[in-house]
Amino acid sequence: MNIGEVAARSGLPAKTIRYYEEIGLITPLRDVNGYRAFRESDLHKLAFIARARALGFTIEDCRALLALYQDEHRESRDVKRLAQRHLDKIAEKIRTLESMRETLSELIEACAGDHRPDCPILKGLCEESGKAPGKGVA
Amino acid sequence: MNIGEVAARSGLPAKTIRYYEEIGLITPLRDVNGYRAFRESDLHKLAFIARARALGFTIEDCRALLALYQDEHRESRDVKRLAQRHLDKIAEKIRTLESMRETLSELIEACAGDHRPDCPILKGLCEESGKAPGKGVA
DNA sequence: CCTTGACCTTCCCGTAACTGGAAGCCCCAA
DNA sequence: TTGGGGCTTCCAGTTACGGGAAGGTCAAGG
Repeated sequence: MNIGEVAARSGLPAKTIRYYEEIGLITPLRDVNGYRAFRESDLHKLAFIARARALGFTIEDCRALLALYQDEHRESRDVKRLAQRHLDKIAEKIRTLESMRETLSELIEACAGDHRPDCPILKGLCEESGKAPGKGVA
Repeated sequence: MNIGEVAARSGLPAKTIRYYEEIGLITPLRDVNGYRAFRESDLHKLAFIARARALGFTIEDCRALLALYQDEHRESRDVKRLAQRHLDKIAEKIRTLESMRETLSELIEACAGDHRPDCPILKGLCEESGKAPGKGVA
């Protein structure tokens, strides 16, 4: 399988697949002409990674998950811990974003949004100090 | 005012303030010794930016907001539009994250999390294809 | 007067996870 | 043989900074 087919079948851009090889997530073989020669197992791994990424796991998480996945003697406890930590981070991001949404929608609601220069949003950015949503969502 | 004081009073790290100067958000004067000499107006701008950042606005949004803020003839409509677009993005990120949270917590719930290798989380990453939360939260 | 330590300066590298683009092979079909 | 698409590598850029090195400056203490 060449990279184009793998890209089509995994849903990942070829660029991304090359990147995953570069950082050692996969190790496709090579044809004599230098083209990457993907096995079914490579495709399978890529699909695994794609789904993990879609759940928001970082690349390093994916690497760990992949290692666990391939380890016959893994303990599901380790997988669960990793996933739980990730879930916690997601929950915190949601909280941060909801705090932003709250503040922002109040400001927007208060703004006439017409041709006049008077604007509660800008005023809010000037004076407000009550709400501190934290460090952003990264 | 030197950068240390401005950092203390604005809550922004000195590094960040230098960065904001580098990208042209502020333009502090310079003392003869080469130290940045901040005016009250610089501090004010930095505080403005800090609050906008805390609401999740990008640096470029901040630049635009600052320009609107300093424009006597702005129309609040323009501010509101910018804020509304940002709010929409936030709402979408929240949706994405909630979808991830949902899927992830189902998988976690189903996982025994003990010493055995059997793990629904890994299985989910292998097979699942029903839920596609989109492009991540970026 | 000299030293010490806290500031300040610039400069460069690293982050996460790619994406875009350039320059150049390779392969197949007309 | 020529054209077009696919493949290769390498380099640069993205966002918003943070870390750290090398070195100038300033005020206080001995």
